[in-house]
Amino acid sequence: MVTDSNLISEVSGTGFIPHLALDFVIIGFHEQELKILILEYENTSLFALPGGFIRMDEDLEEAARRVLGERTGLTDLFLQQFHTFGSLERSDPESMKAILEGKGFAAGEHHWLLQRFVTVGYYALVDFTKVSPQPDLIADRCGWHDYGRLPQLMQDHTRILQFAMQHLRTNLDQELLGFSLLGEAFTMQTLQNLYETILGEKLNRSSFQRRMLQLGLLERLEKSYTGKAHKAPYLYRFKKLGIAPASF
Amino acid sequence: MVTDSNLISEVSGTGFIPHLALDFVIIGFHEQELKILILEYENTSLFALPGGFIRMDEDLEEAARRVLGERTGLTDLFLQQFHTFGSLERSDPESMKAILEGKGFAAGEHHWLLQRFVTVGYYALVDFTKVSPQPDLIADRCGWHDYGRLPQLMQDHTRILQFAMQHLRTNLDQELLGFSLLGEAFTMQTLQNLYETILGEKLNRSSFQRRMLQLGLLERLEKSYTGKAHKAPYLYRFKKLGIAPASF
DNA sequence: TATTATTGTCGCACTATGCAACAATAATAA
DNA sequence: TTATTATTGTTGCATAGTGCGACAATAATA
Repeated sequence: MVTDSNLISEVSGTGFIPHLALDFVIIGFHEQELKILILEYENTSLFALPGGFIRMDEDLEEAARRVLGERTGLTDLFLQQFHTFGSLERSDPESMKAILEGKGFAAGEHHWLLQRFVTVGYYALVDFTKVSPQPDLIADRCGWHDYGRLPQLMQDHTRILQFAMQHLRTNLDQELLGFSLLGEAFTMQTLQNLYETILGEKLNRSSFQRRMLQLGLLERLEKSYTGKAHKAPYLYRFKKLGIAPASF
Repeated sequence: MVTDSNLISEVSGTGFIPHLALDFVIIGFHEQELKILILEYENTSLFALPGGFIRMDEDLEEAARRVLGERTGLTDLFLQQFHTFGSLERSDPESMKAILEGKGFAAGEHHWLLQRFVTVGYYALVDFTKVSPQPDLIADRCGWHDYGRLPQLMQDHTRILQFAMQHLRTNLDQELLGFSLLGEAFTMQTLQNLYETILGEKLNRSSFQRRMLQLGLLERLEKSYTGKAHKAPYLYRFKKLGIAPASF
């Protein structure tokens, strides 16, 4: 949905709150690996977290959902604000200027993107298979990278990413319900793998299973016959908790 | 430290990041009550959380410490960023205009303070007895209010305050070391009262004492003879943990 | 010296969790 | 058909944390 007016305003800054940005750590899970959505600027070989700006007439949260939608093609995602970053060392006008000029935009000394920015950090948990990554107007590519093998990111984006992961780790149980990281149905082993990947440590199988089941958030479905020579695991999904569960 | 240039810039907005503010929930504890530092605007009878702005050449965190210092007279306080608020409904230009005009400032339609603001929320835990509250340039008073009997606050400041309290409740144990809420030395009962006040629930005395001592963060000092007809309690203080404690 | 109120501590029950063991079972091999 | 193999669901046991009640210690007063 890139219109001319979008293009003009994103590059000129018209209609956006100046000096204030959004940055996103968009997290997926695929083949036992955490994946992070990263932008690439071809001419400079720079990598960055997806980001965006807030329109003057737009709620912060609304802006976050809009930008997230623009990068992933998805709406209604689990989205969590975790920290706002405002160090002066954040800005890196040289790199930004190179990126802009590489894309053919005139980047005078006072181009609005070259100014100092404070940025509000969000992370999103998404279903890897449902996302269709879209670069923004000044990026050349937008794609998944393995969390364990990320390229060096521009500015303080690595720090932002680490903050996000730390926040996610400490809130993992509370945010279980927002887990869009897995498909509709999954086995206990897949869930445990996800936990272990996020936490960065091995968990005990029986304890993990017991704890997950005791939370009362999982619904057991049919068995999943994988064709392997052993007992077939059950599939689970997260219960849709409309209202508080009846106590009888 | 109010200089003319301060006054001019705070009222005109010169040198500050536009549309971006800081708001503070400054929390004290005195006579078994949580206290919140609140600003009052005389002519409008409006109440507000202390706030401030970020200079263009100043780190976000640095700005927060500067503003906090201006309101409390203290530096080196425990300061925690907890959320950034950016709803469009935040702004309330009518009230702000009335406040400015009441203080004799010309508040044209486009005065910078009347514009839309996103605000970064911080809370600080302070030693009630050490703070000397100072109003800012457009407030008439700055003083402590009981948490249980707060006046209605302008804009979304009540919501900001509730976010801060919720964050504090869920992170109480982790933030124990930053506790400047109590004086240098305190009894276990005082600490428990503080916990109960923040959490809003009664705790079991012996369990609480055991848990606090097991954390290994408290140092037992001499007894405190209160003059009452019963056993005298020990005083405690938080250990200064320079480096990780030796394991031998 | 007895009384009173509060404190520091301990024991017991209950819960949560790490760890190991065991039976169940889906596919394959004999 | 039967044995084998790998993985799963479940249970038992040891350990740690916590709610709750009880008890001795003790500072001031009667």
